Amino acid sequence: MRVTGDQALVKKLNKSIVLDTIRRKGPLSRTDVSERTGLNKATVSNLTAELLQQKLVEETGPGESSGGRKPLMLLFNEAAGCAIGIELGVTLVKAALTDLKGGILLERSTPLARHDPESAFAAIREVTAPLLEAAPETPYGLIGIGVGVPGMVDEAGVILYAPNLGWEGIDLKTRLEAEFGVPVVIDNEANAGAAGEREYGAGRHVRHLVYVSAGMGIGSGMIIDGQLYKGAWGYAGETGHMSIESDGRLCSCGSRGCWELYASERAYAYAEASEKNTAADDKKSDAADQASPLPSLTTRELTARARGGHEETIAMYTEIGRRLGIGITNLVNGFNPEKIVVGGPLTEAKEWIEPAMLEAIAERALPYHRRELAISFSGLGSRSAVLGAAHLAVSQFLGRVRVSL
Amino acid sequence: MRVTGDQALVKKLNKSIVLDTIRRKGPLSRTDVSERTGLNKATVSNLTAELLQQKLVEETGPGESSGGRKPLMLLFNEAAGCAIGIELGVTLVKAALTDLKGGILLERSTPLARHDPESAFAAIREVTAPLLEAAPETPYGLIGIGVGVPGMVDEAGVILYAPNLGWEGIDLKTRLEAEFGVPVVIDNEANAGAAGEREYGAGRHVRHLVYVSAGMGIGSGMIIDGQLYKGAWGYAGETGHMSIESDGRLCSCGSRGCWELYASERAYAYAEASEKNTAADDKKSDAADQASPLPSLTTRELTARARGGHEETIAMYTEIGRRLGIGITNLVNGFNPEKIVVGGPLTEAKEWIEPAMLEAIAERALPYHRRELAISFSGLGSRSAVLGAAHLAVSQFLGRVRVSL
DNA sequence: AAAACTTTGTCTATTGGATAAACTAAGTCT
DNA sequence: AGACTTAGTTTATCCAATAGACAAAGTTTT
Repeated sequence: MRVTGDQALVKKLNKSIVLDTIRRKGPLSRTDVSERTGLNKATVSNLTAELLQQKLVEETGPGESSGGRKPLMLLFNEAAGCAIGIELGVTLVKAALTDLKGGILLERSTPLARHDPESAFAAIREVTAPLLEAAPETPYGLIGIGVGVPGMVDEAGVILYAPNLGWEGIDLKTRLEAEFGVPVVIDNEANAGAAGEREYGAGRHVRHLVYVSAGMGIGSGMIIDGQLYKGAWGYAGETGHMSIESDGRLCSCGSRGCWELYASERAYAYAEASEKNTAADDKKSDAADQASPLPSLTTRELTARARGGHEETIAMYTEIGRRLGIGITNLVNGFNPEKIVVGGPLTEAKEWIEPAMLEAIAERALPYHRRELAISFSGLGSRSAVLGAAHLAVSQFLGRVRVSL
Repeated sequence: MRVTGDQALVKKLNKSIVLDTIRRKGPLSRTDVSERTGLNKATVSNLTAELLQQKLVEETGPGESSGGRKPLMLLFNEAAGCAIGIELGVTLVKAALTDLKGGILLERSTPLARHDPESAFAAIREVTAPLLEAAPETPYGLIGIGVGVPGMVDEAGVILYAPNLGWEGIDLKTRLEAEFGVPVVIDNEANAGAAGEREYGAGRHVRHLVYVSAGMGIGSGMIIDGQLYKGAWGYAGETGHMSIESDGRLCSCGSRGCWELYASERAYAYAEASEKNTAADDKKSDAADQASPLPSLTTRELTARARGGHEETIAMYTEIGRRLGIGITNLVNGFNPEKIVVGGPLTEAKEWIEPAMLEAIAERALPYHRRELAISFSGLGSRSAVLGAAHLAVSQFLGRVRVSL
């Protein structure tokens, strides 16, 4: 959006700076805010007065004196409204009611048996109904709904392509806005997860973050300079289809050697096939002839086996970890993020995956990256995407102005 | 850099908008600028008056009347100063003196025989001397020097690691600023190339661009939202070390299957090895035991062979093209750029590379990317990096303020 | 050729937000 | 009790953008 400068912009920018400072670093006095931001004390006072009136900020009483008058501490009022975050999974729809700081007030989930849009809408209604009912009386009420979906989403909130749901061109945003009467943000599940981890999880205060979500596929959410990067048309982050074997396993996307065939739950299918057919080479087994076969066992079942000491399963997870590390190294070398956060259902097997993954990265990443890169697993567990989706709604509600010189 | 809003910022922003509009869309009347930018006529008049005084803009006389008073046309004054762009290659140092619009006033180059820093400085002195002498009398004189180097550069302009030169931790910026007494910008060669293509070449008006530079290695310059993306510590874009064969050829970086071993001039070495040892598998040949062997033949020699109809060479280029396409697909799936521009010395073999490359991308990229993605070869030929480097200096000189809501 | 209209660019008064500095309020230290 | 500190507000000033009036310089109509 093209913007020119005027006083209104200045005010919006500074107000956003003040609110953000209080939100992230609070409780703070007006003087603290002035010193941290470089804004004049009077400016901070004026803007704070408006934020107080808007109920976005509260005075929580006097703080400690440092040899003079006691400061009046300011705190972000997370109870000024609430948001709903939804993760529309392939088998499960999860939703959480949160305050403006990502605190969970209530959670619900329901299995998703059928994948037609109407069944999904019904599931969404089902999980959100108790949340809507439980929503407390607040100045702003429900400020919006965020949804993370397993597919590519364009800038208008239309789900362009969600192979695991069999959806193409579903205008979820318009539909939900009509139904709930509040602003709705739709984004990819990995993007939502990235937003969640960056705001409330393992990626706090990180400017350049890549969140890798591994489940029945792999998706990445990339945060560049504190903002979700969505690419030219909103479908950045399809790293699951990065080829790590030029002439490897055939993928349903039409390509070969896609990362997710080796480092997501999809890899189980190939392990199953080679177990049935131990002597045979990968390329000769049934699985290899078929594009992206689906596994018959779940992560829950396989981690149970691994815990029981089943060697083949442990070896399989070691290999998945190694392949995860190989793909992550590719992302690191290309992107130079400050931190990588790994999340998604596959992380239940973290115990067996992590060592091999870290080893692969340590061996393969360029030395300068290796030295400064931080890697961790999700800090929010299975809630990354729901919390991130809720945050997307909050973030849109609060607004944000950014200037770069 | 943290910025708060005040009137000075507003003015800087609007002035930058006006200058940019005139620079890109000129000649324009004040009214045109007002309409295009949304700024008030009076504001445009005031800012224009300052730009005229600063000699950055010129009045070029009356334009066509459209039924009223004739407009006074405004044009960016590219002759207000000049810049020098330098490409420090492994075997060649190139430099160009340009005006503020990237017009080349004079070019020089000199071979680089030895790689120690002092030899490189001497070469830089040698190529720039005639340019400095030829620099015309202008209001601002030489406004700065930009340098593209084959390695990783941090934010302070220190060359952290340039394997092909054997450099580590060379503070080129400070050194050159002391020598020339003007601001110096140092960046990776691929980043400079990306800037050049985006400003003056095949990537004009593209918001999200990836420039792939293929020569003795592969590097990428990524432009996100019109700005070079440098990653957390400035070393984004090392895509040459993206693994496209998890357990493939051993690379000097310590990893395996790095893209540049298959799709840059380095691939020649493996072709040479397998020619000597036709029956042997890649993994058993000499070349495979050694990390990143260097080829004995140059692109010039090999393209001559290919032109002569030498089948093995043509097959090799076809394979290089296919591998280029595989890596580019990975970038496309992850980044979703609007356009990919391929440049660098390897593009001399475009004729044999391009079909296989395009075919691989068409087969392998996700359908939604495929549909909208534009791919082209460098529009500036071997001048991408020099012109880009010069532009980096110009861009820093002119300054730029950006606001996003 | 005069009158009416159009377009360009400047001038003027107004608005609104940031700021420095003075000031008031409310504490601590000796 | 008096001196000193720190927090937050008030006041006068500055400055850039803006709308709208206006002057300048053209074209079109009568």
